[in-house]
Amino acid sequence: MEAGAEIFRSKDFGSETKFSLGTRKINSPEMGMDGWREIGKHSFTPLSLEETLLGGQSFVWTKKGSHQWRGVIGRSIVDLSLRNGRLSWRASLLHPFSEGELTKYLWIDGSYDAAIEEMPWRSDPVLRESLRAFSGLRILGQPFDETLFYFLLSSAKSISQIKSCGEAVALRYGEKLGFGIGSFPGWNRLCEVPEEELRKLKLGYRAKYVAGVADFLASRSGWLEETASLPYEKAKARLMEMPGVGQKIADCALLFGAGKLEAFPIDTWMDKSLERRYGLEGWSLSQKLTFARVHFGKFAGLAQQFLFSSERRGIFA
DNA sequence: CATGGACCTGTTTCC
DNA sequence: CCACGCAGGTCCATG
Repeated sequence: MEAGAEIFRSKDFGSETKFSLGTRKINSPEMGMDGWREIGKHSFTPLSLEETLLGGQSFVWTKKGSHQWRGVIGRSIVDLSLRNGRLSWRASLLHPFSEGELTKYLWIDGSYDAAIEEMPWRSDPVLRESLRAFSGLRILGQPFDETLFYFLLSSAKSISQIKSCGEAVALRYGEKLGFGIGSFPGWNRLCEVPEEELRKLKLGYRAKYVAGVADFLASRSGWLEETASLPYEKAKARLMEMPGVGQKIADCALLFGAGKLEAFPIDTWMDKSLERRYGLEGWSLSQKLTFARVHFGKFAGLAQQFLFSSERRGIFA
C-alpha cells in the first residue's frame, strides 16, 4: 500500500533544500531526511499521540513544534506530524525506516481496535472515562534491549531526567546520527564501559545496575532475544534474575519492548490509581497486581496506560 | 512475607 | 541563597 509520497511545503517544515544521493535528485525539506508521507488510517488525537510518545513509556521522542515530534528508533531518526487529523512521517535516508515498521511501532492496525473492545470498559466507568479522554492512546512496539536500558535508569527519576541520562549515554557510546542524537549503543558495547564512566553521566546508583546487566548478558549470548519470545510469566521471572530489575522494571520492559500486553507495571501513579479509583487501599502490591490482571484481562497493560495517563494528567482531579 | 532505610542526584520548597 | 525533603525502584536487613 503506497501512500502518496507528498512533499510538504508548509513553513513549519523549514526551507526546502536539494542534494543528490547517488544519481537520484532528492527534494527534501531537511538535510538527510526523506520526504513526508501520510499514513491514511490511524486513530490518534493530538493528545493521545503526545501522551503515547512523551508520556513515560518511551524516552527517545522530542517535541519539535506544536504538531511535530522527532524520535530515534534503532538507528533511524523518525519525524511525525499530526495536523488537522492527518498523520505524516519521514525518516533518515542513511538509516531508513519502512512504513510497515512504523505502523507496527505505532500499533496502527485492526488489532488495536480489537484490543480496546476486549477491555472491560462496559462495566468499568473509570476505564471508560479514561478511554474517552485519551482516545487513540497506544502501547509502542519498541526495541527490547533499549527499552530495558531506559527503564533501568528510571528509578526515582523524572521523565526528563531519564531521557537526558539515556541520551548522554547514546551520544557518548552509540552511533552519532546527526541532529545531536545518538543510537542506543547495545549491551555488548555497554559491557566495555566502566561503572565509573556511567556515574559521570549522572546515572548515580543506577550505573551499577547498567554495568551489572551488561556483564550478565555478556556471558549469555541470545539470552535477551530468547527471553522476549517466552510467555509472559516465564519472561518476567527471567528478567528479574538480572541486577536492578525488579517487578516493575521487568513489567515495563516486557510491555513496552516485547509486546507482552498482559504485563501491568505498578508504579506510584498506578498504585495511587488502584487505591483511589478502585478502592484498593490497604491491599498489598501483589494483591493489587492480581486484581489488575483478573479485572483488566489479556490487555491489562493497555488499560494500565490509559489509567496511568489519566492519573498523571489529572483527569479525575 | 511485610516494612524500612540506603543508594545518586537534580529539583523543589522553606528559612 | 542555602539546607532539606523527595522522587515513576531495587536490594538487603529485620521482625
